Amino acid sequence: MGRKINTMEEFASVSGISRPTLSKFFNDAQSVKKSTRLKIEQAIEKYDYRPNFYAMNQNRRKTKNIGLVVPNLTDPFFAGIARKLEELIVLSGYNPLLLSSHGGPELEVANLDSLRSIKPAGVLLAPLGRASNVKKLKDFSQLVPTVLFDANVDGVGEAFFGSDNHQSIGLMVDYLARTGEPPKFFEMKDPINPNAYKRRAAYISAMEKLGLEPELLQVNGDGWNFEEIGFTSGRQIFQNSTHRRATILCSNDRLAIGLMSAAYESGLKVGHGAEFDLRIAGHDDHPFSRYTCPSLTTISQDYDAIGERSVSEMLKIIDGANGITERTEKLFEGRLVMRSSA
Amino acid sequence: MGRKINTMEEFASVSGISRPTLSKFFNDAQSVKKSTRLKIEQAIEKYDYRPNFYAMNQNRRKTKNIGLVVPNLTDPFFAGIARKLEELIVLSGYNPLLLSSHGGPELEVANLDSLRSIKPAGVLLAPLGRASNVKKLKDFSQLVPTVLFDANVDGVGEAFFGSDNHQSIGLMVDYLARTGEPPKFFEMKDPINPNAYKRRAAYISAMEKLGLEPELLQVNGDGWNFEEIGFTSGRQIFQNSTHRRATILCSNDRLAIGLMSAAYESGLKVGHGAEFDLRIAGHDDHPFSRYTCPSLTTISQDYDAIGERSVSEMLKIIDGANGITERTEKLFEGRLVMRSSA
DNA sequence: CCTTTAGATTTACACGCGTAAATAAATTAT
DNA sequence: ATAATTTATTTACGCGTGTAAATCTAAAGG
Repeated sequence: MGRKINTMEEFASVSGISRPTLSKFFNDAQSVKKSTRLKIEQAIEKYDYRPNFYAMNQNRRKTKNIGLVVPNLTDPFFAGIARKLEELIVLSGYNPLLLSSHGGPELEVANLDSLRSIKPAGVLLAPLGRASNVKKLKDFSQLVPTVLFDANVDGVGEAFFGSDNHQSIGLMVDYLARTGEPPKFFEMKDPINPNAYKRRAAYISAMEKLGLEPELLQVNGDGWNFEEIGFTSGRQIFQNSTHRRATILCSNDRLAIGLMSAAYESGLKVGHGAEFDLRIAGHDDHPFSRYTCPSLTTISQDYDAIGERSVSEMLKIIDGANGITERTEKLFEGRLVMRSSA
Repeated sequence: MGRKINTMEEFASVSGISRPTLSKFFNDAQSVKKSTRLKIEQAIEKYDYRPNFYAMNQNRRKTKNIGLVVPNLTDPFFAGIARKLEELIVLSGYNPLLLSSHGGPELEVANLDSLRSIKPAGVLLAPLGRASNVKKLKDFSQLVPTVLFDANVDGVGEAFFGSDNHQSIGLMVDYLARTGEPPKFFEMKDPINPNAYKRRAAYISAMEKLGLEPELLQVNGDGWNFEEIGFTSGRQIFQNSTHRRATILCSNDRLAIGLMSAAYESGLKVGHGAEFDLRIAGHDDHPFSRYTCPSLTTISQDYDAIGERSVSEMLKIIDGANGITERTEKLFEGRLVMRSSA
């Protein structure tokens, strides 16, 4: 086995491959002939060599790092997406760098800042939305290729992929109206997420299309602790008996989870059918929505599609002989998940 | 404002500070005199300079990076801990690098591998536990300072900080036995998490201490989808009516969440008091356990203490003039959180 | 005031790899 | 087989910083 190989120079001499060729290989394994590739791979196996990460990236025109910024990793929804994206990035031969903004715009900016110093090939960003420091985001996206997902911010990044809230909320309203009381819409008065505004608008338009009167249940509260907000304001709402026998569509599953908890405490039975007091539905198909009591009827976002499209677009931009292209935007349709709560 | 400053050399000439001094400053701001520190900080502000990350780390004996590896970021419990630790690491002047093993031992090894190439000052590792490739972990921990948290693996790392399962489960068993039917213990037959074994043993010993007969409800299933396992095996259990009017202590909250969902579907009312069919308790104070229906009685681990201690021990090791010290282990006590389910 | 000393500067080299240009070797096409 | 083409090698320099040693400067102490 011999001594430990520490530099590419040493590795070149023991493997019998010249250093520049090795350098090419480590930048892109496909760029060398198959026979030499195999020889190199065997030598790597044998000597357990890997190039110095820092020296390697110092003079590269483009690193192989892709930043991945989500608004809040504590939210299992984003954790799931992040996982999916990480997987796709690794499969493409890049290495992901996961950062969470923990709900704070300062941290979002700080994350982009620390990413800048890492000179990433590109960044996949799910922005905080309304809370975001738009100017800083825009500045950043001019310096490094940026693709937005989940939430859109006008003029930031070269592409956006997200869910078609209009379609999905329309679908849900339609379903709820066909199967019982038409839904009221439960949301925060000043939501942080731009999707929330789209969903509100989609709800109103869907109701009007059906000739029904929209009714918004707007509650106070800020921050990202949606369950708590749903719970506390739900308790207040349910003291008022006018909302019994109602159908409530929540702007997202986390609000719905809090609301269901409040309904339970208020002695209201949630579910669809004659023997229940209340129907509650959500949006996002949160990992836990399957296990609420009762299980939550919701909308599943097509995050496989969003993830794949985001990453493939990113790679296209990185390889980019494209020059100045239009900012692409695409919305993917959601799927109705009928469970017990509505 | 002038042109953009790109190198430390340029920054040295415009700031009037010599390059070696700047280098010292960027390595440790406290290592230069206060007056020069202020001058440098003003210049940084003015010229928006920051050193090249890669060039900077290439020749440093120790980088300022600390790896942070958790078994599964999709689990909000670990997401929360990771967040806490990230915060502490940043506060200490280091930058965290968060990696998730997504429940897989291969990925755990891969994570450590990619950390190795980054030459971190240290690594905080919550190992998968039984599934872990112990040899690789041990090899790794010999190369880079490693502190374990959450789950212990014999002989790996220079310290371990976790929860005192014996104490916490004892506390819970005591509480449950005093207030109703003595608890049965619900768990996976072959759990992946080493804590699960400790909790099982703790349950048995706590029951025996009270002169009660331990009863284990061991269910099949593997992987990390605890809610699903709790749910499907819960359904089977509740078809059998012998478990009605029982008290069930779950090995962790996620199993409990699944189990409560199964109880709900089976028409069993969970809660403490005469009018309820079943009591269910968990362990961990999972972020969602507050919002289950009914809210879940559980044990809250002292993760503030665990986090702070893990990071401070890490820093001590990094600064380390310590030489060969004993492997430190410390368990922190859990707190009983009495809610509605038991 | 001089001495001591912590801290800054000057100088110079090292780090491990990227990359370019010229050349040589291997492969493929004719 | 020879020419054309692709791929690898040789050589050499550059990247932006860390760091060591010697020297100089300024603050602190008496």
